[in-house]
Amino acid sequence: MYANIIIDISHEKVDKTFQYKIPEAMKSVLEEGMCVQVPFGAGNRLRTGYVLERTEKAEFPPEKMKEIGCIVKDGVSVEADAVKLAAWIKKTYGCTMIAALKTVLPVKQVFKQKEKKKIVRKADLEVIRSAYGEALRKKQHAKVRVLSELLTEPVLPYELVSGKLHVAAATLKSLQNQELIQIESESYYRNPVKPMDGEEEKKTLSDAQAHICDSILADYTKGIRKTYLIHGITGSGKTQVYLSLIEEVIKQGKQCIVLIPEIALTYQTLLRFYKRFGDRVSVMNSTLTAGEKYDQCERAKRGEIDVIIGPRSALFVPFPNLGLVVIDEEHEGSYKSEMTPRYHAREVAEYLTEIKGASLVLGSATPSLESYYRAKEGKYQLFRLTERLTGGSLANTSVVDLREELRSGNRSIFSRKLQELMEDRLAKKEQIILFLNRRGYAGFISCRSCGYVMKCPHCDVSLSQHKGGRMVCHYCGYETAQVTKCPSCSSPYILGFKAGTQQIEEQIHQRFPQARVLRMDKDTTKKKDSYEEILSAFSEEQADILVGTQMIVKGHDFPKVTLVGVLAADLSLNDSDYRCAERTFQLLTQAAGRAGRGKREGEAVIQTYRPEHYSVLRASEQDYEAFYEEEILYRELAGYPPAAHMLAILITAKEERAGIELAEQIAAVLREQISNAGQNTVQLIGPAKATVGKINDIYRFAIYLKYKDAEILYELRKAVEEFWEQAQRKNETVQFDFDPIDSY
DNA sequence: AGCATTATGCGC
DNA sequence: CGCATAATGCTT
Repeated sequence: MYANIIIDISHEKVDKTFQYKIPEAMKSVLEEGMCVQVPFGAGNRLRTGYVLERTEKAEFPPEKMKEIGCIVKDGVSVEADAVKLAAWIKKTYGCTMIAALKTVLPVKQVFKQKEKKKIVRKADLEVIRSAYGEALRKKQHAKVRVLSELLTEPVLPYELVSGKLHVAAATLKSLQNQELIQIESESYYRNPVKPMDGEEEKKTLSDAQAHICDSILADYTKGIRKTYLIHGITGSGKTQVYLSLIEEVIKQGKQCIVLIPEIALTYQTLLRFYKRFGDRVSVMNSTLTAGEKYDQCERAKRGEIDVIIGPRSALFVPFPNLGLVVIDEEHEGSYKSEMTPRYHAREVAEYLTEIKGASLVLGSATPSLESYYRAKEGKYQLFRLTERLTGGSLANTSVVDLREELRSGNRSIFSRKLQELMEDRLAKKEQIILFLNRRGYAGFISCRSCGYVMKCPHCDVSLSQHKGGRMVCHYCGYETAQVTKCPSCSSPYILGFKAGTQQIEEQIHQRFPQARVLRMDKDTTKKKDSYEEILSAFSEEQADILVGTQMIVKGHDFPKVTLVGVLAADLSLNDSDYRCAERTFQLLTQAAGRAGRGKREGEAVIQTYRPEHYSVLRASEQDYEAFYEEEILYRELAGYPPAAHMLAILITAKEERAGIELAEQIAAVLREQISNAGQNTVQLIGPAKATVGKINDIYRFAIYLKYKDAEILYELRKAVEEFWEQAQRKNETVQFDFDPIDSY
């Protein structure tokens, strides 16, 4: 038995694993992620290291291998926690330790400090002069160069000394040891948060808000750490609760992490935090340069920051004394990583707060089934905020049956009811938001006479129609000119089918020529900051109507909006995965929540082909509880999370045949394991071609496993990993997704 | 990082 | 050649 150990992960030169023998006595207790002392280097000095992996394989001559010295109990350094976290991620989501470490230590590379170093004369001129003489005698030229400069100048910029004078750091160190000079540095950090100003908002909380704060803080002072779920309707002031909690936790000398969906990290959000905590707040996000990220981590480590705001990766900011993690909009899909390891930030946060002794606060207007389920089980403590702070009432919501519209001869994308209301609002100079479910609504091109659909030659998806007569693949970016006749039957009637946001914009122009329209989708927000620009233009009333996809229903507060139209609510219901009802409910609820945030009453119109569907109905009634009860019943019956666990295995292959073969082999391994262990209630689905069977000329296959007990699924995964390791295949890959949120 | 080994520079 | 220092390499 050997252990792969990484020595002091902060240094690049020893940034690899070293193998040590595990002493007999340690065999039963040593775990991955543990902190150990090992003899290292020539002097066999004991150094701290972390166990990345236990293995049978010796990758180094065992006779030359040393033994682990001892296990460090409660190694509490930032690194130890990070490695522990990585080990947990590996175990839970199924990936290599390296991949896990890379996500947990996002900026391992050390970046040159942005700093101004200077060399300051510390001793008297006399002493310098004699040292200068001595150096001359000893022919210590480097020293001579520095000392001669110091005779005339008391302070030298570091760049001059190391650059022009070619003096090595060691020489300066020696001079410093002789107490002739002092190296001072005014290092400064790249700070992505520019100073802002603005009035600090009032801190008085409503009774409901105060109750939540007091309860959580009472627990906190008692030393109780657990997870809280705040179910608060849109506009009920969850952020103020977070702010108050954070303030108190900071007072106790701890730090906080605030997670928000990437898209919601807007200037306004940041501003609210900045006003309260000043430059003790910082942000983490994907637009920061590596150097900026590194500096944020350094500042955090040194305790120069109290609060970090960012998307899921902000969880890994190395705070020495983490006290609280807040996850806003906790139901958001973007908390689940799309790259291996496919971790879920909420679950990682749960583990992280556990090992760090911190509290976790989740907040949402439409909690994920997972969180609500846990709250019902008593694992999370549930709080409710049921009133809007502004006093505005929830939108008056109506559902329009699009089939009915069609029957009565209305073939427009706007129902009569919606048209009526739009006219009314335009006349009253109030604002309108039109929301379109993007998924499955890409505007594919098909032949009206034979039904042929234009597909991407590299991916298993249909091409979408774009402006300017182009056809584009949304998966790989393939683009080509639109065809004028059907490649299959030569009919000229090959046309774009359903409209995307672009076409809706055109339709509005036709029907309401006087209306000023802003459009927000992937195309119009490609440029950095364009997202913010569009939103602020709309809130400054430079437009009457905002058309867009998911991104417009989140977070933003537009008091002048009194009408929200959801153009085709059930499009997300046609997705093939088990979460589509939940997603639809969330989207509709959030969309309806956009209306009537000001004084005037708001109205929401949900257009759908399936007005009877419970996710549509419950959303229109704004009844989360009822939706939950229906949805959880379905999950329990079908064995889906959170009632059970699910493991997706995604196989990719360059050759279709090889992929099928491999997928079959893996399924066989799994079936054998399942019957051997007598776990016949584990459901195995597949292998089957993935929903998108080909992306970028790589074929994709999927296998699903469903079972109540996660540990069993981990074991099955392990069997696949072992099989995979000895299979030694080059042109295929296997990826795991534990409790996936999208289907493959 | 430390520590050791090797290479380089320079006075004699 | 001898010394001092700089550069390079290795650690399981």
